Amino acid sequence: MPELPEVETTRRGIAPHLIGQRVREVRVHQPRLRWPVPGELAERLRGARILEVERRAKYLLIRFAHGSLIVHLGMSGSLRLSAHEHPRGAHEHVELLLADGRALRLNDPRRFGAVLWTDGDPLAHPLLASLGPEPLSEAFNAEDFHRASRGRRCTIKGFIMDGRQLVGVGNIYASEALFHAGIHPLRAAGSLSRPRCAALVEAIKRVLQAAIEQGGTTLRDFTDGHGQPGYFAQALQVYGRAGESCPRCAGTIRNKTIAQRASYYCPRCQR
DNA sequence: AGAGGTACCTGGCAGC
DNA sequence: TGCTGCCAGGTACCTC
Repeated sequence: MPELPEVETTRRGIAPHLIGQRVREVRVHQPRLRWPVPGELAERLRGARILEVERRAKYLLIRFAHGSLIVHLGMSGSLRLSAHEHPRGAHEHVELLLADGRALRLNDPRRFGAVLWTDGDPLAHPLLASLGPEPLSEAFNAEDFHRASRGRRCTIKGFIMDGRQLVGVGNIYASEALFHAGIHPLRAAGSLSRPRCAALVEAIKRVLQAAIEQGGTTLRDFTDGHGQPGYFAQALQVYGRAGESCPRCAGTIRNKTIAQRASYYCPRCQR
């Protein structure tokens, strides 16, 4: 489900309500997520104060003085703040009960998400340590992107979804960014000229930024930290629109599976 | 090193 | 109504 805009939307929604709060209790109802939820979380967090809620790639980092929670939403996860006494849903596997009477709950039907603990710097955690630059930072730029793609024969769609190159671009925004840049998803990454790399870098930044401003994309079940859907779905140009006419030319949008993932593009204006 | 496939899980939906 | 098969926003890990 969530790509960078959805995770950032979640972060912005919950951070103001979490920062400075103390954790009263942790309840783990289903520890079997992507990796087991650490059994000692409850003891570690009881009474601890949340200092900051940050995001790196699609991971949320909830910082405490003595360590950090690392949360990933996987394909179907969402975090939501609600009252303690609000009934817990069937897929709300982990909850942090806060001192102010609210609960932060992780809902994740498919359980591809993760809740991990690290005593040290979460950015140095093995899952995060070798990730590429944040797409909305200056560390993600045309010059470096062009250099990194030289000699690469994988598809450009696979390349921009590879977290070692840049983070945060998932299946929806990959199709959208390639459409905006006029680049065919099957093109070899190493075959893009420097100006086209620059156009793609700009398209990725624009699409992600616009999606954040709309609160993310809700296709089926994404909601922000307060249970509200995102509104970027209506701004999608190609994703999920196979058979419709291209917004830019007279072509028809196609759906083709690339690397086991549905890909949408206009074969006429994406080259 | 890089490319490609598999696996993890549940729910919703189309088609019969 | 109920069954089957397919699809889904991610990514670590395996083999070649």
